[in-house]
Amino acid sequence: MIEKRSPFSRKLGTFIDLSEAELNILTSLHGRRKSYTARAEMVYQGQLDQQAFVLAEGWACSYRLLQSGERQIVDFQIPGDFLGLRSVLFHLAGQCIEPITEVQASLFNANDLMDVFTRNPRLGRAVLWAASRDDSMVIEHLVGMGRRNAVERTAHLLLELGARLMLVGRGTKAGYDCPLSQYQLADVLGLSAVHVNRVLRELREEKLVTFRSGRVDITNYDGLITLANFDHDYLDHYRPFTKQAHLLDRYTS
Amino acid sequence: MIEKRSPFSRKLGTFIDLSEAELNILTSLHGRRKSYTARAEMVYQGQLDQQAFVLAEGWACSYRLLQSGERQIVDFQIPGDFLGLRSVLFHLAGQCIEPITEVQASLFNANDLMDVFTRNPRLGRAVLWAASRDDSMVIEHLVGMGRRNAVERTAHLLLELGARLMLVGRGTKAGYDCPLSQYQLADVLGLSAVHVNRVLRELREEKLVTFRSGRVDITNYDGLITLANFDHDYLDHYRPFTKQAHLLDRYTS
DNA sequence: CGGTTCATTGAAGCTCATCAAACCCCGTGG
DNA sequence: CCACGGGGTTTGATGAGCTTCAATGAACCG
Repeated sequence: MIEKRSPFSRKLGTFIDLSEAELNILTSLHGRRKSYTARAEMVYQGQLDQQAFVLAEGWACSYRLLQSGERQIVDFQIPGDFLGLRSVLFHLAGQCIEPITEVQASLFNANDLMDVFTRNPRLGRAVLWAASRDDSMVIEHLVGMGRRNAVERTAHLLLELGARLMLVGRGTKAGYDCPLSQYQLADVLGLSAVHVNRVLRELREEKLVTFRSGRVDITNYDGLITLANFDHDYLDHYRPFTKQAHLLDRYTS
Repeated sequence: MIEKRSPFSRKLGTFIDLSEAELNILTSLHGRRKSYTARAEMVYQGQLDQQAFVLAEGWACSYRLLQSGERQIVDFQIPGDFLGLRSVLFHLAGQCIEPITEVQASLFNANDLMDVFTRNPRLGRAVLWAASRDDSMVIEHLVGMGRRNAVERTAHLLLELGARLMLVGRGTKAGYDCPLSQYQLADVLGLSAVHVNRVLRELREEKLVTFRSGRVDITNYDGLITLANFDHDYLDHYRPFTKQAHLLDRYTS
């Protein structure tokens, strides 16, 4: 029952209606908890057969390294998010994962997780579906990188993080706690840290959003949405097993 | 048996060793063939319950549109690639798909495809695994967009396309046929078409690669690899069900 | 042929990176 | 207590990389 309040089930619960039994299965998948201090490497690029986690507390990031030593952060992970899910499915880490704050994570048993797909297809699909939201975010980052300028891109990221945090009860339209440094923002946005700083100043002076000392304060939510051309759809998707059920008739009949 | 030579099974065959029975299952999934002329829209953004295809002949691209009307191409699809696989799994198209040339595609029955995951987990995982290579490519594009300059990025793309085409027998280290326009290159690289043109000229003048009239001729393969910092790993992965089997002992025991 | 699409090149200017320096906060140790 | 050092933030100056606008040519097609 306590699990019902965890960020993970809270997040899945917004996607599909989970039965008591299904919640129990999810809970049974959880192995022991692990803690990581900030900066300790959790998964390294190319590592085989590593663990999958669900983030219970703290922030992490996944990134790829270039030979040049530069890195590109692919995404941040917040409470309720999977870490290294793809790695368990495919036995290869395409990315490194590193905690940003101190992190608490529940270990997932790889075998059990694979079995879910066979024994409980509905739940398996739900998990896949959560993974697909992650994909959708990566694609949106790609779009932003290619077609949005620094200000739009930064605004978009701050809005996306806000929306994700709201899902798990860690933020509101007015703002949220955010442990990122400007260097980390630079690494995800594909900008230099210096330019990130100027962009943040601009957003502050335009009275849209203030990023400062571990806190994001959204001064003008609608203005920010407009500036970033933020479209919620890529995060929401439609919910295949609840409201949209009538659209699935042809598949289930 | 003819199927064994199709780009699709050829590609999957490099990933896992397919048994006769498994090949037959794959074949049975194929529905009727469809043809599309260049530029006809196959899947539009936000469309529900659309079809999944395997590309048999021709090139296509998947992209997202911005409100501004600009578009960002996420990836190109070549023979053997899935089109809209995720859409069937999750009942939502996150992207549009459009043929670049005239296209022949085999329709996949959505129900059957879903059932594969339950009835033949090994094959289901193989399909997922192919999907994960697509993810890996998207992430690599993201990295390139954030951290590589125009010349490196262009060289990298040309090498990636070459590697993918070689897999299905449509290219060699010396080059391949490529129906893309410079505008389409611009849309995937996040550049202006004008700049793409200058970059291609530079690559030609450096005697690395020539992109001209539907053909990519690679003059200096190794030089191109070095310039682009091209690392094959993100395409190859490791092959979980063949050579790397010993690494999976702990999962299968 | 005139129309359309793609390729090519030049010129001008904006966005962003790079280099450099200072500052602030905070913790550490003399 | 203050000096010191280190990570993160802030600001200015300069210039590279890319976009945009504009014009021309080349290939194709009804």
